[in-house]
Amino acid sequence: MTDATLKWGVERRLEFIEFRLYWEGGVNRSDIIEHFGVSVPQASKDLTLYQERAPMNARYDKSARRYVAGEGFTPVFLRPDPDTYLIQLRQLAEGLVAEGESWLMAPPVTDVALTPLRAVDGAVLRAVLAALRDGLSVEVLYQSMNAARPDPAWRRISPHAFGHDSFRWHVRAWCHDSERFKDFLLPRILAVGAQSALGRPGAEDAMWQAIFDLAIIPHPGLSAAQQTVVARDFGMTRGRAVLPVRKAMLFYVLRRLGLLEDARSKDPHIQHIVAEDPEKTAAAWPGAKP
Amino acid sequence: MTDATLKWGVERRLEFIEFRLYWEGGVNRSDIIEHFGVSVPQASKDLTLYQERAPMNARYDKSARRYVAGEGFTPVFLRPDPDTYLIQLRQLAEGLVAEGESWLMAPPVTDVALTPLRAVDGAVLRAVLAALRDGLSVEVLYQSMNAARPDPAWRRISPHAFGHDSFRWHVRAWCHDSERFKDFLLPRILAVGAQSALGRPGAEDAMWQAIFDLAIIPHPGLSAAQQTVVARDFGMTRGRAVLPVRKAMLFYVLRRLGLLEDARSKDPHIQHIVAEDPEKTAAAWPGAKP
DNA sequence: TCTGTCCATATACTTTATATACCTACGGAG
DNA sequence: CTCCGTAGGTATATAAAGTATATGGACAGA
Repeated sequence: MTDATLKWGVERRLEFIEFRLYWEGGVNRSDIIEHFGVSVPQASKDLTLYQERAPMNARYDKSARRYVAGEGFTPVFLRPDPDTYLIQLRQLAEGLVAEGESWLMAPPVTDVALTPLRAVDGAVLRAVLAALRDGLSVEVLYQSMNAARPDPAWRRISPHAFGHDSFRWHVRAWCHDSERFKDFLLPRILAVGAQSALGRPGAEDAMWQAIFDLAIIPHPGLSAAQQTVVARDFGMTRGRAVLPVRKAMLFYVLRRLGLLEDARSKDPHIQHIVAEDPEKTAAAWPGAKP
Repeated sequence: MTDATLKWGVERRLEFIEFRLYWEGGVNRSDIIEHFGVSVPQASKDLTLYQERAPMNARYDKSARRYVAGEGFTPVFLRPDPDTYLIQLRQLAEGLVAEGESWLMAPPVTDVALTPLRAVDGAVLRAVLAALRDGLSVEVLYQSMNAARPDPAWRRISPHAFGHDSFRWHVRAWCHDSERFKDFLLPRILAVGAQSALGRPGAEDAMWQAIFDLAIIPHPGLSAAQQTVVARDFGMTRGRAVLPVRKAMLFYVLRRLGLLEDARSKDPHIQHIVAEDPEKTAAAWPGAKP
C-alpha cells in the first residue's frame, strides 16, 4: 500500500479513469493511451493503481473487454457532482472545446438553445484586464447605443468588475467622460488605447455594491399543485425565494426571469414566477439600460 | 533545439505558463510549483523550456521578479481565444470550480446574473445517460406540471438527446405512456427504475429533427444608428440574421430572445430585436410547453 | 549594508515512463 | 473447431523526468 501522494499527472489520469467509469460506464486501456499519450504498459499500470486506490469501483468485463463501473461505486478522485459532467457536455455542445480534448467519450446528441455570442476581441480583453488588475484607467473605442453618439467614440474608463448577463460579458467601470459608473459591453469595445491614472475605485460604485433582495413566488395563476412544482424548481422554501442581486445587475436578472414587464398578466404556463412585490422591484432599477 | 514531442504533463505546464503570461500578464516560478506540485528546479526547467519553444513571449522583469509577457506575444500552446479565459472566469464566478483548481491567479470581481439552478441528481443523470447510450428505455419518477397529474408518477421513457434551455437541462425522450416525444426536465426526475426495451428511436422525433430558420431583425423602433449597433451585436448581415433552431428547442430560444409575446410592442431599448415574420414564427411552435 | 526573495544551475539520486517482448482470454470469420 | 485479431497483463532493460540539496546572482526594502 503505497500511500504516498501522487504526481499531478498520475492523479489526472486516475481522475480520468474514474470520470469515464462513473459517467460513461466504462474505460479502456486505449482510452488512456489516446488521451494522455502514454505507453501501453503505463496505461496498464494506471489501471492497476486505480484499482488499488479505489478497490470496488472498477470491474473488468471480459466479454465487453473493458473496465466497467462496479456496484458500490464511491468516487475517490472527483466529486460525484453532475456538474462535472454537464459542464463538459455544454462546452462541447457550444463548441468551446474540441471533441478530443473533452473527457466525454460518447457524448449524447445535445442542443443548446442559443449559444452565447462570442465576439470579444482578445486584445481588448487583455487590455481591460490589465487596467483592472493594475488599478488604472484605459482608453476605449466604444460603440454606444446612446442616440446622441451614433458612431464609435473614444472615452476613458476605469474598470473594476466583470458582469455576465447570461448572454454577454460586461465591464463595470467608472466613465471619465460622463463621470458615472456604467456597464460597458465587451463586444462593443472596438479598440483600446493608452493607460493612465484611475478615476474612482469600485468601492464607490454604489449600484454595484448595493444588494437588492429580489423575492419571487410562483405565478398565482397556476394550480396549487403546479405552484408546488415551480417552488421546487426554484428552490423556494414556504412558497418563496429571495435572490440577493446587485442593483447594477438587477435589470439583467429581471429580464432573464421575465419580470421586467407585468409578469402577472402573462400566461402562467410560460411565465412560471412573478415578483412578490412588483412595485418595490420596479422601483429598484433605475430605468432602461443599454 | 529539441524538437521532440512533449509529454502530456510538461505540455500542460507550458500551456499554464503561456496562459498566465497572456491573460494575467506574468508568471512566477512559484505559481508552477503550487499549481502542479513540482520541485523548484523543475519549475525553472519548465520556464527555460518555455522560452526555448516560444522565444519572444516571456521576458524576465528583474524589478518585479517575475516573467512578464513580451511585446510580440504569439501563443504557441493555446488559442488566443478570449473564451479560454472567460469560460474559466464564469465557472469560477458560478462556483463550479474551486479557486485553487482554476488557472486564474487574480480573477477580477465578477458577478453572474442568475447562476443556473443545479438540482440534478447524480444517480438520475447516470441512469438516463446509460439508457441513452445503450439504446434502452428507463423508468423514471417524474414530477409533471400537467394539471392532471399533480403528484410524481412513474413512467417509462426512451431518451435520445439532451437539451439545454440556457437555464436547465432537459432530456428529449419517447414517452411510453403518452406515446409521444417530449421534453423532460432533469431536475424533475426524482428517481430512476429498471431499464427495458427501446420505445422509438430519436430519428423518428420529427420536432427534434426539423429545423426552423428563425429570422431576426433589429427592433424597428430603434434609430437607424442603433439598429446598426444591434445588427452588429447579433452578427447580422444586411440587417438580418437567420438562426437555425430545432423545432423542439424553438420555444426556449424564443423565450430567451423575448420573442414569445409581441416583441414589436415592447420598449425597443429593452427588447432590441424582433422576429422578421412574427406570424410564421408563432405558427412554428405548437402551443405552450412545460 | 544587510536580509529576504526571487531566479538559475550543477550534481547525485529516485521515480516514472518507454520499448520490446511474451503471455492469456475472448469473439467471430473461415 | 481452429485461427486470427484485439484487449488486457507483465517482465526486463533503458531512457527520461523529476527531486533533494547546495551554490550563486540580482534586486527591493529596512
